[in-house]
Amino acid sequence: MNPLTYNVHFLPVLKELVTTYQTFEQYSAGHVKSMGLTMTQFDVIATLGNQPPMACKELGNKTLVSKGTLTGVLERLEEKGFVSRESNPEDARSQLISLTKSGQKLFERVFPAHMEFLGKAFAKLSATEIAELRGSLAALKAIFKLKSHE
Amino acid sequence: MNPLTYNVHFLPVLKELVTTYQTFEQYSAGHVKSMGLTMTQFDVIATLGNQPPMACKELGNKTLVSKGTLTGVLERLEEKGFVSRESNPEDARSQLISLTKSGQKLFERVFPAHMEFLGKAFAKLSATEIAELRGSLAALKAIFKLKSHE
DNA sequence: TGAAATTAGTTCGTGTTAGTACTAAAATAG
DNA sequence: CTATTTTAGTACTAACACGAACTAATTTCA
Repeated sequence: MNPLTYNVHFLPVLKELVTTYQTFEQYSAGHVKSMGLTMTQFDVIATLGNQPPMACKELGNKTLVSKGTLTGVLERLEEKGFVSRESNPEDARSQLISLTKSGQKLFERVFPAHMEFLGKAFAKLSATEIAELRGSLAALKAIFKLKSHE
Repeated sequence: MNPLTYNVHFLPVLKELVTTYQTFEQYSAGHVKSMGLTMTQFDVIATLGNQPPMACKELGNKTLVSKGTLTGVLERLEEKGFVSRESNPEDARSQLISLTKSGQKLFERVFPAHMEFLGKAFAKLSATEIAELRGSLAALKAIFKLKSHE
């Protein structure tokens, strides 16, 4: 069958999804980088901020970063003195990660600044548009989660 | 000011954007990988397929892959015998990239298969939903492109 | 024409990502 | 209580990804 006979009406949406995501990433990462962090590092700092110490696994779940990646990210953040690890008295396999004083100061500096930065962009959208977007995206996500292709 | 006083009503949408994108990536990458390619490699093969030879720069623009990354990706695809580079007679700085016979066969095998795979997921959405999504995403992308934060 | 600025592609450094194999500790099943 | 299985995190590999510095070729322009 000729490839071009396929109905690819969905390709524009996919392209839009990808470019929208990338555009957001660039917008967000540019600001985060200007504060000396990568997006992943920011995610970790933001997740640890104002929270009790947590295990790697929990941190990984909340940030959507895999445990393998997390090892390296935490290594670099620890080197810079932003996070510390202590052994978990309740489970010798795991560690509890938390922000150091320096990490806490960093959090207080970059988190609200970044929220404000993002908020300025979203000021261009109405609450209705935001709600619609959320619903549309959830519907789109759902079609990739179902095993619809069997 | 306390960080928590910020209005972060937009965070759920952002999270939805990120998770939707990631879910799509996983869905798509899983299938592409089962055919022996990474997503980036598939992008390159798909872009070169049924097209006249093109320069690195054009390929980079169409695939949203930066030129630095492209060097390595093309290297690996050339090693595997899927693409070839010939010097551009019109501009000695650039090369013309094209699929080899083997690359063309690969394209014919994986491209329609992947379109069909994606199409099966999208069968769950109506044309109306798809159109709405496209519009919503475009609106979201726009707020990150405007220099709205100055 | 000839110097200066631009452009195409490579190289390099740092960091992220997925995946697999590995170690040690903990939970569980018999 | 011990053998099996599961779990937490690390080690390692391959492939991106981005940016900056670099080289060579081409334009631009004075």
